[in-house]
Amino acid sequence: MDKQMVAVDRDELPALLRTYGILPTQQRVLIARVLFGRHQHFSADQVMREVNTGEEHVSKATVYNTLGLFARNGLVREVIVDPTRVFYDPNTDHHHHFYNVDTGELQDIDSDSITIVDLPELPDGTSSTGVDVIIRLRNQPASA
Amino acid sequence: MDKQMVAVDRDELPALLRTYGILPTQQRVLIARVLFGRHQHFSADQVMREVNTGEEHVSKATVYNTLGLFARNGLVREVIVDPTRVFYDPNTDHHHHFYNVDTGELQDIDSDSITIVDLPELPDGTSSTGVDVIIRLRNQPASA
DNA sequence: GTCAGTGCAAACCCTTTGCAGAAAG
DNA sequence: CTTTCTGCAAAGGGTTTGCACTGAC
Repeated sequence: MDKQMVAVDRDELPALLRTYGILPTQQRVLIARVLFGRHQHFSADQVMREVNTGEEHVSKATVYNTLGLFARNGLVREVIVDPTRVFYDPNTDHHHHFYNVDTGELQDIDSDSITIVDLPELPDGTSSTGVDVIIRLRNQPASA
Repeated sequence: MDKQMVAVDRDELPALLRTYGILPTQQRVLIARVLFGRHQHFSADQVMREVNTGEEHVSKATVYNTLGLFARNGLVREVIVDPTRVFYDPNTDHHHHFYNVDTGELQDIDSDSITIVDLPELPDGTSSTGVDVIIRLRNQPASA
């Protein structure tokens, strides 16, 4: 199932959650709606505010627990670029990130735009769970 | 000045700090001695324990403030791989990291071991402050 | 002597947890 | 009816801060 298609049809969110082994409760569907409603990266706090904009309400504990659950089950991806908060990325395809340290903005880089060659040998007894490339940006021009 | 050479000669640490615009106080030299005494990555907490092993003592606040100062002045590099703590890397040369999520171990990857081609265009009005590549590892073998 | 640095404890902020009530199947 | 989830508030853990004391020059 393609998460991008689901995003436009809210009725399919419960089915999407089930696909990832997640029981689709009211709150979880609301949170999924935020995440897949637009292609964006969200901190827990942003999800919190977004989901509580309308009539519905979800508590802080549930937002955090749900985002953790989504990440553990592979529905979303955690992005670690800032020591003060975790970002959640609804796009779980291989891709990388620009991170603007001035604005806190996080932006996808398509996987095809970066090619890594000569990946080094992994330490013995380990396997890779992923390769993250983060290009950190500042708001000043390079030739300042 | 080469930081690696300095590491073996403790008397040169004050000069190294001055090079980076840092007034070499007792505590700062002690902390620098930990960082440059061995080639390792340290969390603030590890530096704290290490520096307070001997006779000398440095307070928690000073450890945190000093690590932040070192990082701001380019003496060490912050490595953001774990939402629960920041690592400090005495090696500021271009290089990348293995991060073992099971053990919390952080290991350098020489810059030459990884080649990135086709770097994408940066967003307008921004300049890059660095490219981080993090290869996340687990302790299980790939063919389990 | 002056200005910067240090230390302690308290404050902060994001995140997690304990537990009683509510909802899902 | 049983199990899982939710919500609140309190606890947790890394990091920062306020302010008086100490040290650098």
